[in-house]
Amino acid sequence: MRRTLLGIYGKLYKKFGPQYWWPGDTPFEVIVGAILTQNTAWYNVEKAITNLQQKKLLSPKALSRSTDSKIAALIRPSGYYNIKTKRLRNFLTFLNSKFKGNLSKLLNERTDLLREDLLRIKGIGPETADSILLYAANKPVFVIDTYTKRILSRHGIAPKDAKYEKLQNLFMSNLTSDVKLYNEYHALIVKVGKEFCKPKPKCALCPLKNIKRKKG
DNA sequence: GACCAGGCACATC
DNA sequence: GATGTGCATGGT
Repeated sequence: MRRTLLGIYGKLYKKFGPQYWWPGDTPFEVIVGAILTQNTAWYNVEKAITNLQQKKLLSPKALSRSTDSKIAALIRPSGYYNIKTKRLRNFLTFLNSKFKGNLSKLLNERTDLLREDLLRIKGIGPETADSILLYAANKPVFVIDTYTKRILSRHGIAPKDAKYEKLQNLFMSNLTSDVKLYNEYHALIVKVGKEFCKPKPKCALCPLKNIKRKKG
């Protein structure tokens, strides 16, 4: 399995090169982006982030002081704007109550404790939590998303109904615990997913077209 | 116009 | 534990 997973990574990296993720300037921007991109195309998230930036709301303090209706209006392009406003608020409320708004303190928590904290926030599930862990806190945690599940099942590496934690464990138990590797690997999966592994696959030119499960 | 996008919570069985 | 549904904009 280790060989298979490294093989996939090698093919993707050779084809696409480094992705320079996360596409956000600060840890807080990464967190906001992680929440806004839930089931949403990134180009729509970018519009929302730009709106927040222009209003100088991309800091925990500034966003905490803003109102729900104002935030909702600004993040509107990213879709689900009412529920995402609540989710941002839930995160800020947690940050302010447990860490007095000090984001570094939160992100410097021990990895397992930080993950538990994030998962307790309503609106932050496993993928969002792990994206924050990896891309905002630089913790060696592998992120699983729709594309990861789809690619693994289509190549016979995992069943299509495999659980999140199961797939995450597949990567983390077979690859060395390395922030840089996990960062690049997930970004490359999203890249190949967007281009080739949509619900209607375009396998002809996909760099993974010859990848099959191998024993060992 | 249909389909899709870097999920999640909640209801129901 | 599995399955279904609401949430919503904007690009292809």
